[in-house]
Amino acid sequence: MADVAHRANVSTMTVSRAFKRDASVSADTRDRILKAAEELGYVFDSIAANLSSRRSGFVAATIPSINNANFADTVRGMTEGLRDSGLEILLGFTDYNVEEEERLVGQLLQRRPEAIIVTGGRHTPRCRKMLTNAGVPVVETWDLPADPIGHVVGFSNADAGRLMVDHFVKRGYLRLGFIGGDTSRDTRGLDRRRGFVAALQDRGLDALRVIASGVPPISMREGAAAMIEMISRWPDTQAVMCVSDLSAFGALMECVRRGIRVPDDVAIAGFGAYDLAEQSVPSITTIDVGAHEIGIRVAELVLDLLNGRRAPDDRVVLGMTPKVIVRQTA
Amino acid sequence: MADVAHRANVSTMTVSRAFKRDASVSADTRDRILKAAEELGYVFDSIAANLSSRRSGFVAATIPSINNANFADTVRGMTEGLRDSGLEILLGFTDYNVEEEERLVGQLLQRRPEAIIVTGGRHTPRCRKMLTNAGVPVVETWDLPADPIGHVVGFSNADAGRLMVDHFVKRGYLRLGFIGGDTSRDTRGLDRRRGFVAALQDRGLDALRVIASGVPPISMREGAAAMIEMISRWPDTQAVMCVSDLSAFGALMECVRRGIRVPDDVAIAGFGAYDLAEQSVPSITTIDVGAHEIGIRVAELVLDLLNGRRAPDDRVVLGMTPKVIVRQTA
DNA sequence: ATGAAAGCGCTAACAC
DNA sequence: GTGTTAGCGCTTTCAT
Repeated sequence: MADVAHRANVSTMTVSRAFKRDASVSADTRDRILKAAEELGYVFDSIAANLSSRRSGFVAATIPSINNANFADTVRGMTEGLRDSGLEILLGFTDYNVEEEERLVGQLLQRRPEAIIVTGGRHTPRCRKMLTNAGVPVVETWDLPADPIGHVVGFSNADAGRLMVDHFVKRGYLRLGFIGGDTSRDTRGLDRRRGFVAALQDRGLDALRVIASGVPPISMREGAAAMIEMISRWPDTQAVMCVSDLSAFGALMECVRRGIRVPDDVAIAGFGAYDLAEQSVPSITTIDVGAHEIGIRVAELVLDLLNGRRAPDDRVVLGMTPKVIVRQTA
Repeated sequence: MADVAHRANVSTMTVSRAFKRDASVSADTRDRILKAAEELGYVFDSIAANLSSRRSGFVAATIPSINNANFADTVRGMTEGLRDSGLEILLGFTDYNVEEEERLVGQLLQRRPEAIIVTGGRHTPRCRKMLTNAGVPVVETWDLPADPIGHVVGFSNADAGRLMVDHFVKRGYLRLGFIGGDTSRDTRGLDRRRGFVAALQDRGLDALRVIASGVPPISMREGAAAMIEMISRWPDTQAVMCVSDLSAFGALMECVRRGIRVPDDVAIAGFGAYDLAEQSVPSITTIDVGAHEIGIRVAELVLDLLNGRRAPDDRVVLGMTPKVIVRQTA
């Protein structure tokens, strides 16, 4: 920067200003500086700028997996919402694992993000503490935690499970099953199952048809295997909710392979409103949680908080409403 | 850090060492320091460490889109490969747009990555220049550029297109079509089309059945629409390659909806070896390019380069071989 | 194994 | 609109 300043006959401070958007530098001087920088092959050093200004210029976000269209949609929403703010997103993947999340959050906070966004409302005690003391806005998403750390933009996964029971019952299905993963890693998937089972019990329906198999996130293949197990253990099952559209698609394809008619012999529903569920033949009944909109709302919230348009101490809990999208499989 | 040092009765330098892995600090002193840090709620500041040590601790990577299972697999491979190196991945999305890539690369380089990985081998002149002058290892992936900037871990997209023509012809299909996007944004998809068309011409086959519709990456829905166009314009088409498994699935589902038998009436193939192609009924013939392995190899290469196990000036061009996975649709 | 001194390359704060 | 001064919070380097 000193070299550029010298070549343009100004001080480093003026060079610094010339590289900012709205700084007060005359057009003439700025042009001279940018030309000098170009000639010297100068590349601005954000790290030094960050240290000096005590602003890192990024927002940290953790998502369970990069390979999931739902979280990808949320990240896309955040990216769009933050586009013109000068903030970048520093992304980390927890692999559906709260211990990994703890490690990741520790790492991310060392990079001094201006806000931190986490997927889910359950964390290790140490992780909670780190987030609480982070000194920057914290947003939990994809959940509606009972005791939020900071702000929330999410929905109730249990309600999503209940909602599908309502839909099934309305259609006259009474012997209902649920397919999901077999560990406690995917806490949101677990919440959907809990809501599903609770709704069954509330209505006095059997709540035994639950297949837990495979490490979350369960895939198409595991959905197919679970469907086989479901219909062999409980051949009278009328409708099955799967923890995601991917497993629902796997279950559906298994039925197609075996000549089991969907929904005539058994109805199937998924979760997440993936493109796949819409394009599949038959199309898959699912639940839309507004993944993309979550991202947009999170970005808005973060910007409002950072720009002081919203006071840091007014806790925002933005609850979205999951909606059943009725299609052919149920 | 000074506060921690004071509380632990050491100098800041010793605190600094205590926070590194392999630094020479006595176990006793280290414990005392970590305890003091914990009590004070001290969080190490990576930004300052980065500035001082002139090492940012991350590798920058650009991918066209976060919502794509293929690139997600590559990123997963890189993440796994870099896990124990202390390097993090700073991810940017180009939206299949070389202008956006140029902007993004400019941003990323200001954060002083220790290496930069870009998807694809075509860039704006300015972008090429930035990468060339970056002073850190550059790896181009998912392509086999004629004139690489630095290192390459990829494959020939044109060969992938040719490969599918070979397969179609071997199966006796001679009236062949291609479905892809309608702009030049997805240069890799375009290369696959070029390879496909060139292979047709080499064999003296008609090369007119090409549908270009929709902004890349084309979706399931656009694949379906393109399939309708294909069979209405050229009803005698025997086999169609789609630019990706997603559009192939859309095309396939459209055929199912219309009672067109696949592959008896028309054969379909995709690209990318998505899970979807395997689980779909009928299962989709596709091309596997080893997306996950690309990520692993890139990570290995970057680590070798940064650790000096490989000289910076020996240009690595690692060509992977796309393979046809024969399934039911073709 | 530990410490002292001197920066890393920028920007805040204030001056003019 | 531009310049001067004094750091930001670490690590490098060289001692001991």
